Formats: sequence, structure tokens, C-alpha cells
Amino acid sequence: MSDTPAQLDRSATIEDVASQASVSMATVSRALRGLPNVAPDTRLKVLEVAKKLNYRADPHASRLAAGKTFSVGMAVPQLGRWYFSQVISGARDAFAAAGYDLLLFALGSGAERARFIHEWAVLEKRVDGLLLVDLRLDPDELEAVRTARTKVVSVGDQYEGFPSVTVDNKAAASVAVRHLINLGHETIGYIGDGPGPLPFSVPNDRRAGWEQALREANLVPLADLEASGGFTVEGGHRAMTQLLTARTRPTAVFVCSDEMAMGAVKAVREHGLRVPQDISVIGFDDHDLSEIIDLTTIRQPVVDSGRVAGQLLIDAIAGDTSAPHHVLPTELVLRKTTGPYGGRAD
Amino acid sequence: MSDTPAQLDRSATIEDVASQASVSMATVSRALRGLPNVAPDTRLKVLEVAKKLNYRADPHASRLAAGKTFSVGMAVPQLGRWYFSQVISGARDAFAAAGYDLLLFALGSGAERARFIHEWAVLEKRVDGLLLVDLRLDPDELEAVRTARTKVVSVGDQYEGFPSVTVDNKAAASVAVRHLINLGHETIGYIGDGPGPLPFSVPNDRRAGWEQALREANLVPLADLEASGGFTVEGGHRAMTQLLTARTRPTAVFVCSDEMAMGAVKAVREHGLRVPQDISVIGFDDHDLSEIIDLTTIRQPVVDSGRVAGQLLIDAIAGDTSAPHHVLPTELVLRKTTGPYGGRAD
DNA sequence: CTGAAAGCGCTTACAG
DNA sequence: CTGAAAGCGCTTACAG
Repeated sequence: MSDTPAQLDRSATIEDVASQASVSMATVSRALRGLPNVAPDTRLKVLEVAKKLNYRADPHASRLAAGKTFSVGMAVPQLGRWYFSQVISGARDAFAAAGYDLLLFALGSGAERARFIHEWAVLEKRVDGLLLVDLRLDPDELEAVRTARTKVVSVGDQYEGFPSVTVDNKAAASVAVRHLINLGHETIGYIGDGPGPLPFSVPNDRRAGWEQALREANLVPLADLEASGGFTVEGGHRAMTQLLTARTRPTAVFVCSDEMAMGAVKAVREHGLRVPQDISVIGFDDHDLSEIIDLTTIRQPVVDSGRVAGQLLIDAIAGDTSAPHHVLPTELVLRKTTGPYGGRAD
Repeated sequence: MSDTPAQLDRSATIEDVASQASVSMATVSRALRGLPNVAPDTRLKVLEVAKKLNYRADPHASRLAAGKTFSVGMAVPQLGRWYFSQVISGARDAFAAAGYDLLLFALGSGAERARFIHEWAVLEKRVDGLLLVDLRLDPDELEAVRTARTKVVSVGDQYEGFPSVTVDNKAAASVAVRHLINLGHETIGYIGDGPGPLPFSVPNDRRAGWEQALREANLVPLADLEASGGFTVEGGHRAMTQLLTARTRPTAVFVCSDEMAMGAVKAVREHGLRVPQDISVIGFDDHDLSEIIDLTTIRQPVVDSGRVAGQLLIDAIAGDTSAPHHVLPTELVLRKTTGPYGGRAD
């Protein structure tokens, strides 16, 4: 009982297993990883000893020797926002099922984003694949990503060269706006995000869908009818307040996310107006709480996006070189924040 | 142009830097990590070459040689739920500021939880520290964790032996219930979670606070007044429906989370009753959307819990051996889902 | 089917 | 202040 306790605590190495099983380390390695060319008896013996010693290969040593990390990275613009937490949740399911660990990156600030791109070289050593969520890539970055050894899958944006998972934002937005048009609305606002420096497709495409639906109905997408909400509850509140005090006040508004839509509904009510009798509001997402608030919205399968993208990444790592673009379905969910133009309470 | 292109793509090793800077690999290693005993000129030269070659030490090789991973792990019961996503967000901030990468684990199912505990030995090789969120540890597990080499910090539960971040759930719940008592309510329900097999303190403590506040006011915590909502929106809805149809119907309910409270409010309304005129509801958390819904609640600093816990873990890894128990403040936030007993609309 | 040896890319005493 | 050498714990050709 001199210095053995420390010994007990120390986890077993492949050498320990090899010596106890009376085989070479090479054989242990092969046996444990299910490689061929190991006699059944030998394999059994190794497995038994490994189990007894609770042996697990040191992941860092494995990576160094073999090049595989059995980890994947995932980068989101921000944690703690509903959409991203759902995508992460779905992706995690796929990774866990495949036995991959998840390294999570949040690229909130420009500095963090720059560092992430800059550290790509280290990243490649840490992960076998990378899931990029709403990370707008400029042409140079795109080229770098395309030629990287690490497999990449994108959620939210579609790029040539690697797989992606998106929804048809333009079409879905058109559906939302046509719903409002069918209710008799002619002055229909839009709350999204200001145009960014990079072609982030999500708000741009939804705005395009809004504009197209209006034009097809011979309505005019006036500048006064647009506001930016930054995809937050407070931003939606602010944006709606702005629309309510503009020269041309809308009778209905299409909002790019449910969280912004909830802020918008509150702004309408604070203004002494009723939803939907005075102003209709339709969101986008189908947030967990949208049903509670009776928010009409465009549902998109957020958790599934993550799950599908995660699986695509696992497939790519496994050697699948196809680069499919999955476009998931959306659906208009009618609830109680939209109603006929000039409609009264039912 | 025969086989050089591949060469270009390959990232630089410490050997490349050493040879270009005309020093040994040992010197490069020391210079880059800011260790003493490097001549200023030498350091400068190494830094320059490293920058030119965009060199980063291979993390796996470093770990293997030095034992540090510069990664931390974080385990939550579930992703995609508001509370956990906020805690993760806060912790991530602390980790990122300290330069640590984050390995994320979700322990949804019992099988995943068991595997997580069982794989502790591998985990210890992958991370320098572990943040455990609402992971109920039984005595054996606790002992294993305490003696582990890896540093551990707990959020939500307090254990002897390592740091933790919690709120005073019992006291906070009492505040909530006394608020209802002060409004004149005498039949006050409780929506929480059924007692689990392990002493998960959060719902137990809140229930204790409910019971204590009632007893202090000479009210009786009838079994009929309790229901389990599983911390989900739908669960809250179901639990409230149960309370509404029980023999003793409460005039006010204390709910253990805002998400459950939102489900509860909806259930009340679907029952043809008004909130708060017929039934008062108070939640717990101060969810992002609670203000939108005008939900009265107990605010707890969720993001801060994560941030503080993350920093405690960083400190512990850095060698801080104190094991402080941080108890963060809570606050009653009065909004519009609670009102006087028998009160009319204002 | 199995083993001895080299090597993955670093860091750490140890000498100087 | 600097370098040569050993070693971290695996995996991978290569022989046999």
C-alpha cells in the first residue's frame, strides 16, 4: 500500500491489455477495432481483458496515429436562440447515434467568426467534419472550405461543392403573403433583417417571396412597409412599432421569425390595436410557444434540419462523395393572429 | 509541378518551423507557448516564421505529450429546451474567453447517461474539466467524480467536494407562494415534476418552498393541489387541466417553470376561465417570452449561472482548489397573470 | 493470423 | 539560453 493506489487510479493502456492477454499491442488494436485477420479465440481473449481493465483507446493517441478524431464540429451564429438550439439538438442526435462527439462553436461576434475561419487549420486536426449553420461564406472562404480535407455540410445556405439542408424560403414566404392577400389585405408589411454584407440567403429569400407575392397581386412593396427586427423578440417589437408609425400603415405583416412575430404582436397591442382585427401577423418557424400564443405561422422542420444535416455529415465522413441539397418542406399553420381585412371579432 | 500541390495543402509542423527558423523544435515549442528561457531575438524569429507558415500546434500531439487538452466538456439533460440552451450559452462565453473548446453532451435517455458515466475514463483524456448541469449523481457516482483527475463543476445541484452554482429554490418558491397568499388566495396549487429516483434538488426544493409557505399561513398542501408537468409546455397544459378538474380546484397555481406556466395559462383559458381573474398563475425562470405573455414569474439569472459555472471550471483547471458554492439571486417579477382572489378585471 | 518496429507531432527533463 | 533524445499511447505497413 505504498504507491499502488495511484496505480489503481491510472487508466489502462493498450500495453496493459497486450501483456495481460499475452498478445502484441498490434493484435489488441486490431481485435478491438474489429479488423480482420484476428483469430476468433484471440479476439475473445482480448475483448475480455479489455473489458476487465475497462480499457478505452486514448482518442488523442489514436488520432495522432491514424488521423481520425471521431469528433465533429458545429458552428452556429449564436447559442441560446430557439432556432439554433433546435438545430443543434437534431444534429446532436445524428452524431450521437454514429458515435461522434460534438465540438460546439458560437460565432457571435465578427472577431469570433474571423478567428474560426483563421483557425481552420487547427480545426481540421480536431474534427472529421464540420456542420456550418447560417455561416455566410464569401467566395474566398468558400474555396478554402471546398478544398479542405475536412468534410463540410451547410444548414440554411446552399453552396455548390458540399451538401446542404435548407427550406425554400422564397416559396414559403410567398405562401404566407398570399394567405394575407387572400384574406383581403392590400397593404402588407415585412419584418426581416437588414441586408447584410454577405449573401445570407434566409432573410433575402423571404423578402423576395414577399415582394413576388405582392407584385403578382399587383400590390406595391413600398419601402415604408419594410423593417428590420434582427431576429429577436425586442427587435420584432421595435420593427412593428416602426411600421405602425410610418406614413403607410400595413393591415397585415409577414414576419421572418416567430420570435420577432411575438414581439410584433405585443407592439400592436401596446398601440391599442387588436390582432387580428386591426392588424394580422404571420410568423415563420412554428416555435414551441407559437401554439400557446395562437400565432399563425409557416412551420419549418427545424430539428429535422439538424438531424438530416448531421446524417449527411456522417455519410460524407464515411466516404459518401455525393453532395445532395436537401430542401425540407414547409407548411402554413393557421391560427388566430391572421384574419380578414377589416374583420371584426368572431 | 509533380506532387508538390499536395505538399502545399499540408499544414505546417513544428519541424517546418524549426528548420526555417534555424532552431530546435524544443525552442520553437518554448517560444510559441511563452515559456521563459528564450532569447527575445529567438522568440521573435520563431513567432515570425510560425505566422508565415500559419503554424498551430496539433492539439492531439500536445495533449499526448503534455496532458492538457484545452477542451472542456459540458453535459446537459437535454438540448433544445430554453433553460439549458441559456446555460450553455453563458458557459460557452466563459470557455471561449479562456480559449477552451467545448465538447457538448446531451444525456437525454438513461442509456446515454449510463454511457456517459461509464465512459468517464475516456472523457478524462479528452477534456480538462467537466460542467455538469442538473445531472443527479448518486453516492457512488459522486465518489467517482470527486476522485477524478478531471475538474468538475455542477450547475443546479450542490455537492460537497467541488464548486457549484445554484439558486435558493426553496426560498424563491416561498416568495412566489407568499405573493399569492398576499393576494388573498387560500387554495394554491403546485405544478412541478414527479419525485425522481435520485435527489434532484430543483423540483423538490421548490415544492418544499410551496409547502412551507402554505403551512406558515395555516393552509393545507392537499395532494389534489399537486400535479407534474415534466418541465414542458404540453406537460404544463396537462397538469393544469388535471388541477382544474380535481375535487379541490385551486384559485392560484405556482408553476416550476415558465414554459409549463405558459401551457397552464392556455389550459385555464381553454377551460373558459380567465387569468388572473379566475385563476392566478406564477412561473419560474423569466423566459425570454414571458414578458410578451405578461407572465408573473420568479426570475433567475440563467445565462449568468452558466457563465459563473464556466469561470469556476476554468479557475479549477488553473489550479484553484477552493470549492465555492455560488448561490445566485432570484427576483419576483410582477406582471399580469396573478391578481387578487376573486378579483375582477381592472 | 501475429509481432517487432517505425512513426504520428508534439513536450519535457536533462545536459550543456 | 539552446538542443538532442526520450517518450506520450496509439496504428500501420512490413515480415513472417
